[in-house]
Amino acid sequence: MQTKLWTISELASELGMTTRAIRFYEDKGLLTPQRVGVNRVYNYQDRARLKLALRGKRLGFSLGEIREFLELYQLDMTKVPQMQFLLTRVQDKTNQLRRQQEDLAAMLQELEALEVECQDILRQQLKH
Amino acid sequence: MQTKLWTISELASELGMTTRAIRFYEDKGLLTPQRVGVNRVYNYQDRARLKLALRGKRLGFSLGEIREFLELYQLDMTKVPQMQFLLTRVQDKTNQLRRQQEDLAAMLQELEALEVECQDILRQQLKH
DNA sequence: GAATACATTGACGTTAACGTCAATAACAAT
DNA sequence: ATTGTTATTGACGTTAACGTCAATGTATTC
Repeated sequence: MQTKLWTISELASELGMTTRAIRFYEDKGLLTPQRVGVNRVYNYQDRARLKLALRGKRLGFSLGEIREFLELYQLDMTKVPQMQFLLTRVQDKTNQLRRQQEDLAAMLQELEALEVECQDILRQQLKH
Repeated sequence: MQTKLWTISELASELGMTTRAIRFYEDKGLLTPQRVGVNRVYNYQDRARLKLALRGKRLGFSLGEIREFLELYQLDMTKVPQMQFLLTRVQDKTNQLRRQQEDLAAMLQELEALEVECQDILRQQLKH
């Protein structure tokens, strides 16, 4: 079975980033695409990893954190000690994310209150 | 009535940051504390703004974005055109935050699935 | 009044995350 | 054969967000 492949500029334009950034991410260990000759070639999994990386960026994580995150998904799931380690790391991450969720919720609540306030004032003014 | 005041190093240690960072934020327009002689003095509102700024940082916003955010809270609520502008800006921000919330939820879901997977495997292994 | 503690401004250094060339190679189309 | 497109590596530049001195000032304590 032939799986779909992408060139670097295809991926870049699809995901709204530059080729430079993709190569940089590879430099930082987030990606390891195959090569055809000297050219990079990305498969479906590479693309998925890139998407995950971008999501991490949108959430404010550094490339180092994103790398750690991605590594969680490619450990050997058979060796017990590695599993123990992975489990605590995953739990750490989820805790961090839950704290972030609280921050987000608080910020949203305040903004929504401000929005209502704005609308009230505008309605008052427009009555005259 | 006397309101409580803080020195820069008090604020820094309370909020877990350096004095350098606080001065830097002032440089970027996030804060404008009063002075007693040459020394900076922070009131309750300054402190609240700093806390908001730190929350913004935890959510991955740049100091520029945080500044814009803080400015939403100190506009003149009486002038209609300013209100119109503020309202759309607030709505933009809340939309952005809602998208971020989706990203966060997705990430959390995947991690929680991974967590369950880990626990299953560990339980299997420990049965023997 | 000398030392200690905490403040100031100013300048330079640093790290992350790319942007921006430049030189070179492979390949396709004219 | 040359022009154009897309790729490569390498080097240097840039911005944000501080860190790290250094030189100086003021207030308190011994």
